[in-house]
Amino acid sequence: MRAAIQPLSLYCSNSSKLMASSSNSLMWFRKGIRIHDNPALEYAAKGANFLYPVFVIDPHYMEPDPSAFSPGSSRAGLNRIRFLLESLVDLDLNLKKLGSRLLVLHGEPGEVLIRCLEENLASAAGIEVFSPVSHTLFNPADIIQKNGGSPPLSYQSFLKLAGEPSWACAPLSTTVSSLPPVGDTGRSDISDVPTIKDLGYEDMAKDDWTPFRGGETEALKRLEESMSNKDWVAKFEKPKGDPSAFLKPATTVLSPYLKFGCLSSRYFYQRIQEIYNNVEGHTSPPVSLVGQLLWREFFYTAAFGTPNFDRMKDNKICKQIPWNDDNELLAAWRDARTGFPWIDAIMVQLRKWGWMHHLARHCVACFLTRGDLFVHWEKGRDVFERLLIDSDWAINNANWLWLSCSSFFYQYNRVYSPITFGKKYDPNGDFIRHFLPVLKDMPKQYIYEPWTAPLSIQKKAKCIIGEDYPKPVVSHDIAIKECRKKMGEAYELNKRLKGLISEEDLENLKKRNTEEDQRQNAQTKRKRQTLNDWIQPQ
DNA sequence: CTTCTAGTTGATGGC
DNA sequence: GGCCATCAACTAGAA
Repeated sequence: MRAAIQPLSLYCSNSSKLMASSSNSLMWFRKGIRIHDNPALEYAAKGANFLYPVFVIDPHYMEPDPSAFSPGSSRAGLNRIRFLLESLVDLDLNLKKLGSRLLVLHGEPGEVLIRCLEENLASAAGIEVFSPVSHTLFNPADIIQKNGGSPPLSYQSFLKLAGEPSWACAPLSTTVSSLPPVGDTGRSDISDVPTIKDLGYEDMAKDDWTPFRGGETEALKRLEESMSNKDWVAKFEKPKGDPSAFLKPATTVLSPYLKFGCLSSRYFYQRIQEIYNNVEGHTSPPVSLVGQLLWREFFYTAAFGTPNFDRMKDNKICKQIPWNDDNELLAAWRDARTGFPWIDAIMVQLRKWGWMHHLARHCVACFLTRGDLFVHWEKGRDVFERLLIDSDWAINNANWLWLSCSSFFYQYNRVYSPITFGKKYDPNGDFIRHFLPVLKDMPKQYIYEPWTAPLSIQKKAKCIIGEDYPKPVVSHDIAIKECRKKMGEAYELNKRLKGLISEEDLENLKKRNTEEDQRQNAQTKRKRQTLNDWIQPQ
């Protein structure tokens, strides 16, 4: 028997219990909700008489949580849960076309899988586990090793270390043409893919659904649409994109499909390379389309190699900054009532679409943290993590570290203006009018600063500031000065602290760290030793 | 060890 | 509208 667990495993992948004459395979889908370029699926199907394709729904992540600030579970907003279910329905359909189907199990994955193995495949004496790296282009552990044990902290040094992926010119796993049948499913509590209602949710009004549908089929369709415009692909420059474009977004919007693995990042990479090879010239990392995939790799590597990556405390690449704990300001930001239409419109787009342009994310993240409100980046991270349909633990945390000038990026004087930044792209304020209809009749000269409109204009636009739409929670001019001052002081303190440590306590600290490391090694390092064990679930 | 360079994506004002 | 210097000044990594 074989259990090809893709792309994540509870077990180590270097199993010695290989059974050459195996005939039953269990394919555990976690990420990688796709058929194409799926080495684990291909491996599981090869030579198997029966194949059990399984997805486990963990109630811990999927149960409705009424206490959360938006509909959804404790971990994910309803838009992302729906996106996942759509992806599973599509996977089931695609499996059926190949003579198989998806078996959905419910419960804590470890327990459920062991029960499933016992009930259905118990006759086998040994289990071979195969859990290949296929969610990312590189294995972060390799990059870290090349760099002497620590992850590179700049994109350029990452590029140098990474080089070309080993499979760049080789054919990827081909799409399988047929799959072994599903065997006897015994007495397991196997179900079809549940609906939102099956999971206990009252679904949102369809107007509030994200416009992006989940699934591999949709992912490949979207990829083809982007790739069909070769000129656009070749000339792609991320920073030149328009964050206010919403009828036709300025990027591919393939991130949610990469997040769930509905689209293979390697297949995406090869498709872009193919175009590069057939055009005159093309852009390069960091701004190019391939450069975007490499950002993902860079952040996965940093996250994989940095203990406590998702917090300020005990995170050695994170600046220690005395962020405030103002729940009022946080709630105003989260609920799109800061009084800055550009910021609030983006936050509405986040809630409704689960997706915003990269630069739009920059604007609201900067505003919440070092730019205006000085609220802790972890709080903003939590809101993004819940609401984004593409939220990815490594990438989300990395970008919050970046935008708050806590790591990777340190030029805290460069602050996005919540008033003028959006205006450059969208002087008429169409983006604001769309996501904040209360402001749809505000004249364009006031749309980014409606509090400056004379009362007569506000009345005419049927939008009284302070009643129909909030007054700004802070004065940007004052807030930016205070924030810069606090950032300067915090940086100064971090520097002094570093100096102090190196003079007096370095030896003690080193000793303590070594001891701690050894303790941690014994306890947790075994669990984290493969990338697959580390990637966070849905 | 110190010094130097370059860094995905700021805002402003002058030309 | 695009380009440039200026603002004040950061860090990682290379030299």
